[in-house]
Amino acid sequence: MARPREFDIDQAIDGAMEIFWRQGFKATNMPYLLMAMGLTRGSFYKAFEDKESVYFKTLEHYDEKVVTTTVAMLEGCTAAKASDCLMPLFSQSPKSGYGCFICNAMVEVAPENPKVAEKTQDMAQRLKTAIKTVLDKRNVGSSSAQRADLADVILHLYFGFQAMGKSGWPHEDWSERLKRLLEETAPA
Amino acid sequence: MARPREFDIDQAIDGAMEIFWRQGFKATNMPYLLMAMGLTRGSFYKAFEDKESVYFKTLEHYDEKVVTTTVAMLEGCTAAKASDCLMPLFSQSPKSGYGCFICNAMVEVAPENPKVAEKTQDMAQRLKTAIKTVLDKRNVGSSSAQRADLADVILHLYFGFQAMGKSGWPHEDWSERLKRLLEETAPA
DNA sequence: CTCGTTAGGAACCGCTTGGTCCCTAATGAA
DNA sequence: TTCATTAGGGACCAAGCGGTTCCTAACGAG
Repeated sequence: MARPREFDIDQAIDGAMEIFWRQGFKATNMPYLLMAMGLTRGSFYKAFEDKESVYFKTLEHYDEKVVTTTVAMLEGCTAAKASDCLMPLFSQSPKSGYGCFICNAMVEVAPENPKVAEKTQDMAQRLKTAIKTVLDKRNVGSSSAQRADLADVILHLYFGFQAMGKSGWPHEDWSERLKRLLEETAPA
Repeated sequence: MARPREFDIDQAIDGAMEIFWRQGFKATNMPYLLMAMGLTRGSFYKAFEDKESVYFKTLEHYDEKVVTTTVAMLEGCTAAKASDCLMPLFSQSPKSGYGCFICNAMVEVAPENPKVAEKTQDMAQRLKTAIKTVLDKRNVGSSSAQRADLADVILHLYFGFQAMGKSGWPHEDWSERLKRLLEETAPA
């Protein structure tokens, strides 16, 4: 046929995700993006449509790589206490300082890009569902409706935690807070 | 002396705040900014240093105009239930869709601008203090430490609420959630 | 009225932006 | 070996960026 591609698409997207995640969409210009992806303009525009479409692909990549993993981690958690399963959401990740890509995308890009808005909401929804599963399995609270409500509250806390973290707001220890929220310890 | 200024500085900053708040820093270019402020390039650079310094001034303006008002509203609230005082934080404001300027700034600008990071944290801190005052006055929970913790949780919920709102995440009714959080109704 | 001073505003600046073009290199099928 | 096809990569592009310059207009002090 013809000359084969010299780079791995998935690996390039991974590099793009890294820099979009860290810097946001507008702050990442083509030179930076190309460097992060490890390719030159020619290869980029041969393989992809444009900067915006790659941004969306990085969201999908984040979904497959991070969200799916997190959901699996939550749903597969065997700890007795729900708070122990949910704590990882409130500790600094290895990518700490980046914040959460979903949160960044929601604030920076979603308002002017319906596809991104939909995608971020979809990912958030899946996280919420996973959180609810954690609560359901352990029979937290008194009803499914209450657990759904609680899952939504925890989801909002998570995004608040991520948003505030980007300004350097000091990370408290959230384990006690979660326990209290889930009524796993008697409120003193 | 000399020719007097034809526009009102504070009013111009107010227009700038409006557009920075709605669109963010990078997405707002000079033509848009000038239109929002109601002046031309010449007047702009006579009166202000540059785009970035005006952005910071809009943060200060937001502080004086919105944060201060909100803090006063919280601290002056006479309702018996804390949740009734805090509910306004979780309803759509007239500027709904803009999100919260502090949250936007934390996510978009703070990571690469220490002055902005500090300013946003300061405003968040003042909101937190006001929330704690609301809780203290009504003796929510069992200790000052617990109320401080709860105030921080509510603050995080608020930012999560604002961040997610920017993607169009549907606004639930938060009054019941707040009541539950503050243990104003017996957990069923 | 005169004149020094400052605001207003348009033209202009160098630079960066995202994206295209086009030539060359590398490949596999015939 | 030949050749059609596609990747790689640098040069190039128009448009937009934030910011400056400079001329004119409008004022107030004298």
